[in-house]
Amino acid sequence: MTQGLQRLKGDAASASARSAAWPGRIRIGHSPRRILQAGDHLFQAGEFGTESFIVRTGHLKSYCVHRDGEEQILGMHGPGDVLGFEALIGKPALSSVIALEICSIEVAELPHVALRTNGTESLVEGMYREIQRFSRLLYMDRHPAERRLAEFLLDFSREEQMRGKSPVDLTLPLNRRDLARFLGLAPETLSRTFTRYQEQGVLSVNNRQIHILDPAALNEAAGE
Amino acid sequence: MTQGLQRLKGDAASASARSAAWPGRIRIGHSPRRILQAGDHLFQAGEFGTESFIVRTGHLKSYCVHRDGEEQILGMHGPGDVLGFEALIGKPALSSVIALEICSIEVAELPHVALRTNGTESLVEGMYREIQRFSRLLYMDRHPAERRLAEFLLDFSREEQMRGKSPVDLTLPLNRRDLARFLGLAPETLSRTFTRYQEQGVLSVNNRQIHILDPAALNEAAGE
DNA sequence: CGCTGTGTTGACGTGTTTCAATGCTCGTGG
DNA sequence: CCACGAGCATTGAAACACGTCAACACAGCG
Repeated sequence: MTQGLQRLKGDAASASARSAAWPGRIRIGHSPRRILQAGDHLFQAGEFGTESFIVRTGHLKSYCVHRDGEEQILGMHGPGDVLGFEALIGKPALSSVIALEICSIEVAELPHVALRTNGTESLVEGMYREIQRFSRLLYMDRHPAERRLAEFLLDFSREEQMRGKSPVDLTLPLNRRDLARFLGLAPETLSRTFTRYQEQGVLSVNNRQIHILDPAALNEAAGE
Repeated sequence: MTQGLQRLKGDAASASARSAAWPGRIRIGHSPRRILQAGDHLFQAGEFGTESFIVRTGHLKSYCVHRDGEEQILGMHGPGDVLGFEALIGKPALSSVIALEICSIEVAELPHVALRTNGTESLVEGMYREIQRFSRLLYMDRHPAERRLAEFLLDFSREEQMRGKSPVDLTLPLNRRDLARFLGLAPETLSRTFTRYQEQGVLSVNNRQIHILDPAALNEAAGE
């Protein structure tokens, strides 16, 4: 989601519909759904999944833990995002995905044959966007904290707007620690950056409630 | 975005016409090749390509320049690597790719139909690896310089070994400036890191000629 | 020979991390 | 209803790594 929007055209979703019996399944229309509570995993890194997913409501984060135990936040995902394309090519998941709040997830149990159908377009496009997203993350990572935060907030703002929400009145799905890890900062640095923006009248910050008071200044800080 | 889809359909149509005689696989041996001199571009970011490529000999680098003019090195590519998968989905290339030395490139003028064939696997797998690679880059970017260099050298060493070359006697395809940019460091910092390793007897450095004297120490520095 | 590009080395400033302490929020149980 | 504790967020001070600026070394090459 954040600078990610791996959004589908809906073809892939409808391509599924052959459902296995598993607990918690809910059928709306023809697509099976899964409800996740905050803290539930959609899948874990290394797992060989058989299904891909589309987020319907709620937010999730993807992350992976490295040999040294460090946890890396790779992305936030909201309504419309596609997750778990690795299942389509029989590869282990590259990251773990966990719900940050109550989520409704549409299951796209794509048969391997999906590779030969229209569903592919979405698959390859989804991967394309993922690469785009990482490239952007990499770019962000090489800028000072103020800019990183500015870019993140603007991205998030844009996405919220596209989802019909307010672009200036944000509720972050991540807590400080996770957001810091996502941006590649120490939590303290992130906190200081928030307060600096607040002192400058650019933001109004209250825990995860962020108001963008001066979008122009944010754009400026993000390098246009 | 809509343009992309339209284009995709167009490609599919024209492709299926000429692909009657083309059985899905990417054929090795019969495929057209392209020779690149050092400094030649294979393609540029933003271009809508119609072909994908496989490196046969030589090394290339992929990079992109951002709005602010900063150049970001995204990767090095050697024999066996697949490039330009964006062409398959009618998307603009995400990065520019330029030859670092004389290269022989196999052209895989993939019809859109290739998506339905075995040939796809290598390309989707290539994208999968690309995501994996970026994920790793991101991870590297958040570690101190010594560790970044250690990880890079070990990665490169492994790749050279897989290609049948010596794993301890390396010739870097990148100059200092590019390598620094690849690792997200200032050239000076990279240089200092090299000399520090040299003083410790871990490496023997002579411009782009690197000898790994103490692999264990490098592994240690890379966090195992 | 002097030029230009590239790599190295030193001194310095600064943004970020780290460590430690304090405040805040919220859920739990008395 | 309030008190308490646990986790989260903030703040401050000090150490550090890295980037920047500048000078210099060394190569290839006109």
